[in-house]
Amino acid sequence: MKIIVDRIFFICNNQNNVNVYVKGLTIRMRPTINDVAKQAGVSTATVSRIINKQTGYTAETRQKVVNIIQEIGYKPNAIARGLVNKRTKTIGVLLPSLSSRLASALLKGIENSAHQLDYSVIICNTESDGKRTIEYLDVLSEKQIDGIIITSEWLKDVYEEAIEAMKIPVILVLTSSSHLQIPYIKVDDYRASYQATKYLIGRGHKEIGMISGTKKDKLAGFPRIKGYKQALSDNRLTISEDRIVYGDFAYKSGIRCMEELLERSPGITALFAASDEMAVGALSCAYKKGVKVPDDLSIIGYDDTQDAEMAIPPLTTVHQPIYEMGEKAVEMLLNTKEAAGSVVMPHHIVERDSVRTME
Amino acid sequence: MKIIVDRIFFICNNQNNVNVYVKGLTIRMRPTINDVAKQAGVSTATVSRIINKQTGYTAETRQKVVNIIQEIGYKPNAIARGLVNKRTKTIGVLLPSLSSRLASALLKGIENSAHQLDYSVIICNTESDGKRTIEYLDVLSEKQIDGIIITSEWLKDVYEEAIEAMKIPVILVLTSSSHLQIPYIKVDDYRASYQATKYLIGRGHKEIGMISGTKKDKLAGFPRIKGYKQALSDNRLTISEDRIVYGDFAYKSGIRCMEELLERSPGITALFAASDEMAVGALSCAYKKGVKVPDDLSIIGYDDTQDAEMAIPPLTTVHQPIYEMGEKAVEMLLNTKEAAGSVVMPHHIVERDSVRTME
DNA sequence: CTGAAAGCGCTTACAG
DNA sequence: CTGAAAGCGCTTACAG
Repeated sequence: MKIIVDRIFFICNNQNNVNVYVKGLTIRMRPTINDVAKQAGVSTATVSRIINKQTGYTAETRQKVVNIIQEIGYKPNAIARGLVNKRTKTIGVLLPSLSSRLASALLKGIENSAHQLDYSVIICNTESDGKRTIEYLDVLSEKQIDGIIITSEWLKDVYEEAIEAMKIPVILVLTSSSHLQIPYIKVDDYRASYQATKYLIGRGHKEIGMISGTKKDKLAGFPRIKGYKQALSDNRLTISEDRIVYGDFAYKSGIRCMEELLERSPGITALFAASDEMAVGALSCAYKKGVKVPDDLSIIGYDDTQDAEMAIPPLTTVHQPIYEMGEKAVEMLLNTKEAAGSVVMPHHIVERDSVRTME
Repeated sequence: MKIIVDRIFFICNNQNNVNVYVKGLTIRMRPTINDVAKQAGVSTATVSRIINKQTGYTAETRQKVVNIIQEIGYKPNAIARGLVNKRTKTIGVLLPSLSSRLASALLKGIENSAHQLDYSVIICNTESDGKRTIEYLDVLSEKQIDGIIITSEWLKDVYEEAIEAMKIPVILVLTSSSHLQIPYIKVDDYRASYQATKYLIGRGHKEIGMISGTKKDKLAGFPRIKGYKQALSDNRLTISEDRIVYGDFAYKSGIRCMEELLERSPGITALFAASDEMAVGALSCAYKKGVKVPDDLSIIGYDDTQDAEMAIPPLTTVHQPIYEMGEKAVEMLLNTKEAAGSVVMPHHIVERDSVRTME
């Protein structure tokens, strides 16, 4: 092949490989550390030291090298670097969904913290699918990432095996592990929902329903139901399975649950929803059926995502510090000084306009 | 097991998957292609061929090697592979925000499509910050990613320079470039907002306000204002700057804009908001002030994110195929067969309950 | 202060 | 069908 060009910037051979730099042509290969070294008349070792801000060179050589780097627009190849350093400055995040505001807030916290620490984050949307999750775990492992954050989802045994096999630091957020001692970050779901229910009781409500998440969910599901029931029984109020209805934390299931609840237990005056999204679904359903919130029915949510703020009426809810949990997860994951312990974050109730006080 | 060693370096080939290299402390290293080759009694070249499903080995050697791989739990190192292949099977996505449902939907489409094509995606939350954007561009470049998707944000000149310098395929989503010929995917913002306004006019509205995005925004801002004005003038309706108010596409600005509008132009009967989030902000404000939607005021949004569906009342809005745009962006980015051209996706109006017909 | 050389874990002509 | 060897672009003892 013959190419005729009008202006050649410079040509340099590294090993048996020729880089030609021409203006207006796309055959430009990226300059390597070799190119820099050759142009500067030093060894790659010296260039490397300078790039990595180590010691062992005069101010003069430094200047010379820095100039060349500027001139030819050299950027270190992180892949080559990663191969020798065995660190990729990249972490992976597993999320069961990308659609919820919960996921967004978490991701935002994670991404922000990672960026500050000079790490990149790879997202993996598992859709709660087992096969897909394992695929992601494999890919992340092969890509030699420095750590994994797994969020919101209960760890199946196969996941735990895979995690153990890959020997990579893992932090759990909004979930925890049964067999493995993996550090987690979450709130006390049992206490939080106990308090949410108690809040309703404190406002004079005696007939309280619940829109729960998945019943089998060992974290966001079961403990929240337990807290709700305990609060009821501690206050000698009726616990009825008829008043508990099961969704999947998402908006649409909130609508469906509300319909069911309105039909099965029309007597309730208040409602605890295990996620803001489901609470908003309940709100939509109530709006459609002409049930006024909070006049006819009080609703308290869970999470305090932006959904709660944006709801009409604005939703009283249990605040989880989601963004902060994301940030903290990264810090814990990347802190090599000390072994990470688990942390239970504080929660509190945010009062807005969806709960009324009964006379 | 107890090992006490100082600086001895020994290798123990467990029959299970682990080589134990000890040097003062215990580090478990992953098996490499070398370990596989040695155990199987073949060369690394052969193992490589087998892993990559090339030709050049007997069924017998294949079986032998595959067995060893299973046995010691070998997984190829994608970093080493990337170094020689010059492909990392990773793409980067730049988003100005991670908080909106628009961003979530886009990201979901991108991630899903990428996963299907066996690519990973690194997320970069620029927060519309120039310095931060350049940092991300640098990192992505150094990490040798195979392509970049830039979303929602107008490209500053410095970005374009950086992009051009890195010689990496780029696709734009919901935005486009002024100087460079970078392929983009978007809807026709001018026509879409023309139609949204015309929809309102068709419902009998004559006094129509607008909550716009950033005025200077050359894409989601200016063209949408232009479409709104053109529809008005084509129907001989009053255009008044008093009826246009400027937000930033986010919820809170929607509230603020609505307050302003209600004060400045109380006469309007309908409102076009340049994003669903701002429309929901307007809804919240209206709710607070006792303005009934759609009875007192009709509202049409833009985007058709889940916000529109979840709103009370459900929001009539302009549908952008956001998820699909994300998917398509990845396909275009990774399609090496043909040079990607830009594509303008179809939009349409989704009728819900926030617009009433005037008698 | 500086450079030659080995090595990170792969792939790929090339030769047999 | 198979392996020796070079090389991808770096970093890091080691020696001077």
